[in-house]
Amino acid sequence: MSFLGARGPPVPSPRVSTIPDKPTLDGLEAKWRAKWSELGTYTFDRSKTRDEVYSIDTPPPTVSGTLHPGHVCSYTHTDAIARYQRMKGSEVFYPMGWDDNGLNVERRVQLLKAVICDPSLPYDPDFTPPQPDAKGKLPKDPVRVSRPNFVELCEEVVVEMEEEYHELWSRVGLSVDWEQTYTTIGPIATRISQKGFLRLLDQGVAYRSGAPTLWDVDMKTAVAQAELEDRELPGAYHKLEFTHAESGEPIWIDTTRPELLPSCVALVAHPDDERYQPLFGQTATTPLFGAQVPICAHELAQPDKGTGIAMICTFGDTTDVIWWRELDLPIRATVRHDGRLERDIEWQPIRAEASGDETVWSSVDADEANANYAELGGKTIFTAQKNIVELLMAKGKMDGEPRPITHPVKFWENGKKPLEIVTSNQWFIRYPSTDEILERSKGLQFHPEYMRVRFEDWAKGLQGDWNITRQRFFGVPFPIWYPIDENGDVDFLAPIPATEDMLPVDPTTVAAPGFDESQRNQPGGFAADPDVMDTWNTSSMSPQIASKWEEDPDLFDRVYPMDLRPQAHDIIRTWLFSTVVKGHLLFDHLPFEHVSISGFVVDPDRKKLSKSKDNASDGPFELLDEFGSDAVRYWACGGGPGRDTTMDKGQMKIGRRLAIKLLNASKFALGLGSSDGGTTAVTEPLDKAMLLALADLVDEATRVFDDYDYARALERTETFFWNFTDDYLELVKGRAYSDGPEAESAKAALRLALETLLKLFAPFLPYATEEVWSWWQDGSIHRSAWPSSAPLRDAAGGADAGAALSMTVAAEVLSLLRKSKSDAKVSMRTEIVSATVHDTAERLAAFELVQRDVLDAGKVSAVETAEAGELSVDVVLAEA
RNA sequence: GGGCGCAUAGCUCAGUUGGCUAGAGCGCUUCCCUUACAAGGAAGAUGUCGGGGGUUCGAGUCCCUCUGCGCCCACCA
Repeated sequence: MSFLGARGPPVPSPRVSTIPDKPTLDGLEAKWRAKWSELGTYTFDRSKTRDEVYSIDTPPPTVSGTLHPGHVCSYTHTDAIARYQRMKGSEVFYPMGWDDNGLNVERRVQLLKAVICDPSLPYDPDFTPPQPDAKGKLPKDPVRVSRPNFVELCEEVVVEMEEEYHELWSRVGLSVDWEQTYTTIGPIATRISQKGFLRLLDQGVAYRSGAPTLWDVDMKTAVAQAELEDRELPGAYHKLEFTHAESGEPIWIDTTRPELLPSCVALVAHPDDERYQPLFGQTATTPLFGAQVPICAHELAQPDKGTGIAMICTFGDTTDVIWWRELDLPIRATVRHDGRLERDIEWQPIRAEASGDETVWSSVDADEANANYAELGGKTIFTAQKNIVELLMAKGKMDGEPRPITHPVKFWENGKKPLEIVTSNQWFIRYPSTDEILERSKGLQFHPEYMRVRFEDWAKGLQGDWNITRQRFFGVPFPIWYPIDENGDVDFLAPIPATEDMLPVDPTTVAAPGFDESQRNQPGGFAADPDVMDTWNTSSMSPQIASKWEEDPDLFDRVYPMDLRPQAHDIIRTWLFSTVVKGHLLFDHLPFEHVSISGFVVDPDRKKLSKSKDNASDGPFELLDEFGSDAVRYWACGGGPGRDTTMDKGQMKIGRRLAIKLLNASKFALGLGSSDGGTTAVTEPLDKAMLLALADLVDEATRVFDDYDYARALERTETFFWNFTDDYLELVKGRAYSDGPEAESAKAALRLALETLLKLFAPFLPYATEEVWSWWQDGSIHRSAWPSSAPLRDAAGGADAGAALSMTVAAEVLSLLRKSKSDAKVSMRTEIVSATVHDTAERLAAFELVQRDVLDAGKVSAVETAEAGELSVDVVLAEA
């Protein structure tokens, strides 16, 4: 059965008897969830071809931490779009992924299972994690387990979490095809991720290199540029006395990192800085260590910071890396991967014939340098700073006390300690040029469009290539081994890649091609790459993973490239960017055409809702319990594309009211009984006017939905609906209860309007609309055709501007009649013995068309009209 | 420091290419059991459209500027 073509007029089925006496939202969720699942309402139909399919690159949520209302909000936006596209006739491919790859899960497992990964251990098939004691406490010291054991535990924990997420979203009514799920650590994702890596390696785009690397000394892993964040931290300027080698005059340097003084390789000032221009090209001697360092000029030096001349250390910050590279400086690395200072540094006297390390670690007074360095070697950065300040003070090389400041310090967004920059071997992906990326991204439609700027800004600000190596345990391993020479030294720059038929592969459990397991870690043998990939290196292939690239070519051809990438704005620089880059590098195309950006859920103070601040009553399940899914969805869909959504139970209350109103209004419209199979003509002006207005609504809702503005579609539909119930329904009630063609006109119009409104609401209120639909229609409303305005305009027949005006006048006169009763503090049922309507001739003519309906609704026995400049109504109320 | 966004009733928000007296709901006040709906209905009150300047016959809307808030980015001296 095809949903692509236009449908004929609705055929009311004779099932009116199933309308409940007291419609209620209670029980609808359980009922329809089961039904949808049983009937496969949202199951992807694989017979459809690419041009008939609308495919969605669903964000795989990180399955860790606590569920909060934000998890409901943005996924509901996408669901509204999915439901709209489905009704528009597309077969929607709407999968769900679980991001169980990465540090968050790793940490959670360490916490829940009291284990820690030690990749050097062999796999233990009989391992069981420590059990809680009588008090329910896990042992304080974690048990060390092998990587395969650790991964097994991760997968266990992840399955539990996935169940909770599935429960939440299924209840929220996401029209996901739950048969189409994937995980980012599963075999398919691992194979695709590794395969992508091998292809890039083959192209020379992925490469291994020793380079200065942003490093989290706490977690002991490399970190990519995209995962940085700045945090304001207290620090202090220390004013150090360097010596101008040529003159012996002091040169004062302000630094916040005095402990890096032994790593100092140069001084730098701005080329235009007249204070230091005479010194450029000359030499300075570092205090305490007597290193001879050049005095250089560079544009990035800021004359107004500190004394205007800075010391360059390898490496104190990312600017140091730029200076080091551009000024061609040597490396004096002192910070180790564990955040302590190197222990085995031996300063040498300066000798003309010196080479290698001796040149790097040379000093005008090697004995003093070594004595001073002895206070620092092996110490943490914190302690080293304390010690060196004491040394500097004792030797009179520091001017005054440290001057406290607050300054931004780079952190890994998941980290606890400031990042250091260390040199190590890492895997990189060479970025395309910025121009190439920008050109490629032009084909991407952003919703809202202004979010494109964030993507472009990031592309323009790229520094260096993408480091995809993480020194972690739980993740996609590199399909790589390294040869070990006869001396037992591993050559980390001569990788042995896996062949594609080996994938997915964990090199710590599988021998390298051409070797056998007995040669692992042996001289002349091989060693496994110990690291795992950056989680984004796998997530960046989510379109290919969900579409099962080279796993299920038939499916792939039907759904890829995808139509929509929905995601939040905070991961434009990571997920969106890396996905676009991967698509460009591996496939030479965009992996999706549209990207819809959602905001965050914020509290009324506009602060991002954080998990820690959540109190129990604001958890998503509690909200669903209290208000129901349709109500929570209503609230969520009030937040337009790209905008933050304010956490507001008031809106949920309104959403609930709307859903209930929909049930009751439907009960009324359908309870009038069926006219003769929908063939009755709509004849009355008021009915025609209503249908015309509805046709306009359909056109607008369709237009804004096509532009991904679900929020506006909902708002317009809702506004129409409340006017529909407050005015139109009240106006036609009397006529509809009567007999004759006028009554049949009302009934026909009501049914047509009801069918249309239900469909317009269906993407937002899937439960209530489906319930009402089942009272009188076959099949699921969510597989029915999105309304079009043409049949409504046809049904409205020759309705014109005058008819449209009649609707307005009717509503206004009715309002005044009600007001007269309200002012008199009498019941709305009170009869109006006579009424005189004053208005302009044109409006009175319009009133004439609908007069009967207005009189019925207002319980007016007799009416007169009189021309006047504006509308007013005089009434005589019946005695109480 | 740069970029983007936001600022309309006590609250949450509409207000499309400038165009009648700026709207809705919540909350508030008053009234009403009325045969779709009391988890309801009707009526009412509520605004220097963040401040200032400009363009225009006309500005919530366009331009400039300032302020506040949020997010993103940026070179830790």
